[in-house]
Amino acid sequence: MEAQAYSVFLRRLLSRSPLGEQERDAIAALHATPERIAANRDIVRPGEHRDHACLVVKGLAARFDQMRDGQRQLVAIYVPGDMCDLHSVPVDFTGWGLQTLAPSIITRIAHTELREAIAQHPEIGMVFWRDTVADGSILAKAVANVGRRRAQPRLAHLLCELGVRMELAELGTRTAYPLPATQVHLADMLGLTAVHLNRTFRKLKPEGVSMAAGEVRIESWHRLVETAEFDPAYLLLPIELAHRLGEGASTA
Amino acid sequence: MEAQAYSVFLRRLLSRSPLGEQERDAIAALHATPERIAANRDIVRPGEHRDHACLVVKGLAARFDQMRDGQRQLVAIYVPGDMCDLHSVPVDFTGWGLQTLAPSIITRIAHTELREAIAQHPEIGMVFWRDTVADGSILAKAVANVGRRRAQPRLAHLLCELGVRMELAELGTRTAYPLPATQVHLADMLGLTAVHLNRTFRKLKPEGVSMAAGEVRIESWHRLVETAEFDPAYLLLPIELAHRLGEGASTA
DNA sequence: CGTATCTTTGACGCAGTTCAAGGAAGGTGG
DNA sequence: CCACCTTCCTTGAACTGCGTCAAAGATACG
Repeated sequence: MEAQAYSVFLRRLLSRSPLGEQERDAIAALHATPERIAANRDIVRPGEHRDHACLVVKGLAARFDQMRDGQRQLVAIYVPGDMCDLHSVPVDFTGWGLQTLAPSIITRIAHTELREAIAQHPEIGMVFWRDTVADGSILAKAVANVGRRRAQPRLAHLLCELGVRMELAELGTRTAYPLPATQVHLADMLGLTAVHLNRTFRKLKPEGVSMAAGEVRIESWHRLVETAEFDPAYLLLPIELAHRLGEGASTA
Repeated sequence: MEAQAYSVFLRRLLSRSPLGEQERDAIAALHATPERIAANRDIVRPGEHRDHACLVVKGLAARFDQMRDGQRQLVAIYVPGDMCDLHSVPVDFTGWGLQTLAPSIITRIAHTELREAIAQHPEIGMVFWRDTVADGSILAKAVANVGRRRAQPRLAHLLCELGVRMELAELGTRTAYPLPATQVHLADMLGLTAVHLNRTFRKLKPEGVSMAAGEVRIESWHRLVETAEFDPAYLLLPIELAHRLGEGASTA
């Protein structure tokens, strides 16, 4: 695995699990095939049979479900360091699709190699399982967010989550981070129409929230956390980390 | 583990993974503490530290997320045979809560024992991981269902899913199965109000769908599948099984 | 047999959708 | 470097699905 891919992936894993020398080496030794992919391309089509997993190295990807009329719901978003279909290791046929949102670099790793690494180092199996659980926890929160929050807090919650995740990925701070997605993408994540998302954004502007040129800027983290009822517990980060994140951001 | 718990749990696992003699024996040897719990009791409170997992033997349970005003969103529903917080094995602090919907029998199994079983039989680890992936896939579908479907198809989709899962659990057929939940519970699952859920139910009645005395009855499976745009692929069942389920039910 | 819980119905209001069109921004080729 | 074109953003006006409030029936349970 080349340096950049290894670095972002390891950072993601370490945010939830300690890892020994041997395990790190085993992960570094995985063969990866990086690929440059344009925005809005399908990486995995629903129903496909998979023999490798995908790691987002750069850019942005999403897992989606498609209605018969072509309408898409983006059910999960993946930032650099996320292995966006680690799921496919234990279940090699998919019920979901994956697409890029922005021009991205995606790296493929064969299931055979991943399974081999798990067989050699059982702890890696546990780390991957834990990663899947974190993914599920974020999905569960998304159900609640879409099911029980109005547009404004719903968008606020998404922006809070992405802030924390981007900060963990060291791509920015939670109050100023890159988000190379369109408003249509955000609407498809939140179960809203693009028109209404746009209006919702405008209502958040007085609160000091803006998105321009693919960059989110949040003036008052506390205010946004408040309107979102955001509690990072569901990200399943170890307590020290969660605590650090729970505190006010640079600009409180 | 006593016979009933073993039988329902094994059925669930086998629906997605083959299991050898040894692995079955290891699962049978787990120590379980069954407990009778009334309806609408919290089994796990959000944020709790866990040292054992819960298996639904009888009744109905749900994973929920709670808003600050007390409103709940039920993000996942668990039928007999489901290990409703297998997640807690790799991540022993919770971001979620669990509650019963109906009077239930819940069995507790210590994490130490589960981890031991995995260490002895790596295949069990893979089976559990696979189970977690299936759970996540159902969550992903729930996001799409709540985010992108109107009340009527949304309810239809839930009823289809529960039909298939109840049939797998051998508690009924997909067109006639027990559902010991109130309309308020269903509304909390679907991100609707109880009032609107009730009206939606009435609109489905002409299509031959009814719920009375805790029993769902579906006259035309095909019609319901059609209005729900239901495709069972996301349940991640092996192809033979999925195929059998894909066909028309007893009453087509 | 009485009380608590659950279901059903009506009237009204609003958040979010739909349809439609104008404006900004960014990329490409001449 | 400008003209053009595509994609994305923004705004307005009218419509509607679902929420809210309120109250009356039904059902189950002790």
